Amino acid sequence: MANPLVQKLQHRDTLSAEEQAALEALSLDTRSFRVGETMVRQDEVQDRSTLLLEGFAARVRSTRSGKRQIVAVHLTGDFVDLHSFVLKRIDHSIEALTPCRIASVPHTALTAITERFPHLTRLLWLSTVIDGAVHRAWLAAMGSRSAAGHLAHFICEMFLRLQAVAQTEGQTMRLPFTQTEIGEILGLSSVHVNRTLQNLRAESLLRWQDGVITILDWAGLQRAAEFDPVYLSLQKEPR
Amino acid sequence: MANPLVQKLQHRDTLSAEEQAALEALSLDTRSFRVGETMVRQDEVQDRSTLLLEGFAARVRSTRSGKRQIVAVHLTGDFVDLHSFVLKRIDHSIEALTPCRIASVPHTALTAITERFPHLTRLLWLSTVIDGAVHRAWLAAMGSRSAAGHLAHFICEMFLRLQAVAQTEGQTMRLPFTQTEIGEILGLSSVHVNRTLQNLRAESLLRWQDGVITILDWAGLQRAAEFDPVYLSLQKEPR
DNA sequence: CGACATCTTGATCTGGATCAAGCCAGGTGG
DNA sequence: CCACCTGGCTTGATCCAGATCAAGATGTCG
Repeated sequence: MANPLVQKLQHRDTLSAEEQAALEALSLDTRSFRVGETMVRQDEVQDRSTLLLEGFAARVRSTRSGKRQIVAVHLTGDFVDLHSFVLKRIDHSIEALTPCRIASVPHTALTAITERFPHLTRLLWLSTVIDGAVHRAWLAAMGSRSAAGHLAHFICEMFLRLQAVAQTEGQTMRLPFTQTEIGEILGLSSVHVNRTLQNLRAESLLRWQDGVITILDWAGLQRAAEFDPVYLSLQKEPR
Repeated sequence: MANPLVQKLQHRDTLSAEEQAALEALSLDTRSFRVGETMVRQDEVQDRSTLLLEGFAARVRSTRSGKRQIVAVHLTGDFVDLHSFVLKRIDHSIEALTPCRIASVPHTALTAITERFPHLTRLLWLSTVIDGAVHRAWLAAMGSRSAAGHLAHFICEMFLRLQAVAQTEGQTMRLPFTQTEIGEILGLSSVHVNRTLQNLRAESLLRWQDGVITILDWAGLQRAAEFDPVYLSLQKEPR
């Protein structure tokens, strides 16, 4: 099976054979996590980064007062904490939302890439920058949209991101999150997530059963979300 | 006068003489903008990035429905849209909140740096990654704090960031934003910003007059904000 | 079978939005 | 020099989206 990171980067620019080989060589040391397990702990200094090969993971910021905010959701092919390569100390923890398989990549290997493959370095840099673009889209959605718009926006985003790694089938995707988790993503209570979801269902925009979402009306959902996919950078450009 | 970008990066790691020279060479083509002017326009393909030499700038995402959300605030020394170097197409516009002086850096010059200075490349990468960390702190503040906590958090952040480029005096800083702009940053109405501000004043946490803020009780403000500065990475580490 | 998590529904409360006015300072033009 | 206008700040009144509290319903797993 093709390395999902290679697959993902190929959406954004063309990789040479040597660059692909260099990436493949990163994914040797694999590990697994169960649901709810913490993969990386907040505020600790890191010397490795986590490449998600399978499953869903979340980046969670928790305050002393116990409030949890999910600041990012990651899926197959995402280099979840590539930013820790330059950041060293990380401002959130990473938790498995579903069973996860990862490759653990030592920062020394990444440093070696930056010394030998400038173009590949720019593409890895790009991944962290796209994470930032997603953060901004979330900020805009959280700051200026209604609960329904915000939820719709999240669903649109997840659909396109899953599609890019071939994890959708037609208009259907598996999104096995609890409504409490959705609440932690959107900054809403789980009760309100439930009711908002029912509204979207009532407007025949989507079906959501047992963690499987079917989008019934993409145009309508996109309109409700004011969703504009440019920020996901799903286009090839020379970088 | 020292290049403010050099000054800023020196907070995070040590720069060699050649690296400093390479950065100085970037800041040749300078321009000025007046209050309210758009420096970079949403969705256009970029071939230059903007280094802010003086003034305050905001990254603004606007939806078709006219709602504005400020997703980042930048100050002296910030490489405002360095991310456009790898992203090419940018998901927000950049506007001058005060009169601004900038250096406009062609992406070709940055590509040259990535080919010749791997360590400096990692430090530039770091700047974009810190932007992401700030986005996450904002997400957490917006999603899980009250208006007062969120506002206090923003003030704490701005204070430390301004301090890092020597733009504070004792407990005082110039933050010449209107309450409407603060509202666009926090996702609140300007009316509510006004009232929230009065609460912070009433609790003797700060003074705010004519765009000059004096922090009267840093510990109290930090507590109200649940502010933890790690995410700003104001420490030297080998990167 | 019981225990626990998740989803659902109802009732009530509240933080912040919205609408509307008045106030003040600075800038402009006659 | 004054009249006016504009943009920002402030205050009051009312409204509503979403929080919180509470309790069932459903499902799953040991």
